Amino acid sequence: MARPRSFEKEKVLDQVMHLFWEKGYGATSMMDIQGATGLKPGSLYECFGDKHQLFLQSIQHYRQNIVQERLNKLTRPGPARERLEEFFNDLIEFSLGDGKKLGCLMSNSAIELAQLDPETRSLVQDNLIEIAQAFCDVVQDGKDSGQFKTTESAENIARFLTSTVQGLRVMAKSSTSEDTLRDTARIALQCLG
Amino acid sequence: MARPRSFEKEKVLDQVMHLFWEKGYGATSMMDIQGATGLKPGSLYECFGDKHQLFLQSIQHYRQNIVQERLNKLTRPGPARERLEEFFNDLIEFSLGDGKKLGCLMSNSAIELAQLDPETRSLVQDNLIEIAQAFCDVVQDGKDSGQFKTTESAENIARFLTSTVQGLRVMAKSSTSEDTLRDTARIALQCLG
DNA sequence: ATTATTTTTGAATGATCGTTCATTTATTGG
DNA sequence: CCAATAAATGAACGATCATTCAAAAATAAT
Repeated sequence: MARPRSFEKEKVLDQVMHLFWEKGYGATSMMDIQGATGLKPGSLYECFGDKHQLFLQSIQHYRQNIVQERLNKLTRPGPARERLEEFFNDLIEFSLGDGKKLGCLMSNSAIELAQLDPETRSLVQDNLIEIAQAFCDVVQDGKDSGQFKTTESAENIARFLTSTVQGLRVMAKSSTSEDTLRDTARIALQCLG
Repeated sequence: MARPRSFEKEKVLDQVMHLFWEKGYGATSMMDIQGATGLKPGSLYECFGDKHQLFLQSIQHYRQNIVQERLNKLTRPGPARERLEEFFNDLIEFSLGDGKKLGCLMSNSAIELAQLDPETRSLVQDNLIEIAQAFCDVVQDGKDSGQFKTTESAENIARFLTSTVQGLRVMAKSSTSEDTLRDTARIALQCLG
């Protein structure tokens, strides 16, 4: 019926997500976004709405892609302890490699915007709950199979591990060495018993 | 020899620090700062330099006052375990009370600016090292007195606890309940053995 | 009181911010 | 081939940003 869109929405969202991931919300200008995507303001506003809406869509895109892929390490088959160890190994490897100094877009957003923007806060909270739930499942699995001897509830262990992930990401942002991060993760997992 | 300054530098620095603490670097404008301090731009620039220099002085003020006072909980006399427990109790109490949703200015700055600004990164790193050193001392104390049974080095435990602090602060920013934070801190301290 | 020195003032600057919109371009249905 | 419709364009907007600076005010030394 009319002229079709000349760009892929998901691809653009991915570019914008990486921009927000690198520089945060405030430091990323619409001009930066125009430069990275090659789109003019009119196209961006017509397709995504204003900057704030574009940001919300970007962090949802992050959840559905980046976070989900990471959580798959936890939910796949195998011994519970190995799944947890691999999860943290992957996290550390990414934090110091490809994702050097990026941190996590969700926790970055929590710190920059959670108290100023209820919509961001809500999405960040949902994300933390989802992570804790994934931890909870694998910890319960390990407890059921007798692999973990801890007397703590799976819920408490899961919340502790969720906090550990956030701590590791902040540490990684501040140029902490790989050894330090690995030792930290190893000690955290001792809570499993 | 001439007209004296009509404001106390440290008092102004304290006001500015709280502003950056609340809203972050990017979201705090010089106009906000003028409003909060009652000073005109000329006075601010003459006394502190530009916004970036003012920010660096603010986070140093934070370290020398806020962080130092918190670390005093660790270095004062008493059983090592009690000192650690009180440190985390105070941290959680503050995170949900007076400092509701503020988080830690140092870790907030780490996330917002560490990869963009080498000077901020350096100050944040120094701060983390200082915290880890304080933890290290009290953990070594507990190990020497036979109170802690862990076979891990005091350095490793200290780094783990430093990461735990960062994790708790991110969680607190995202509206995590007091019970969750307390359980998390309790489980973390089990690493002491 | 006068002069020298420093601070305070507040208007003004140019840059950049997010955003809008009339115009042009491209595609589809008839 | 011709409307009809939606997308792409890019100049332009007002607001706000960090910052500057000449003029005015206030103090200290003489």
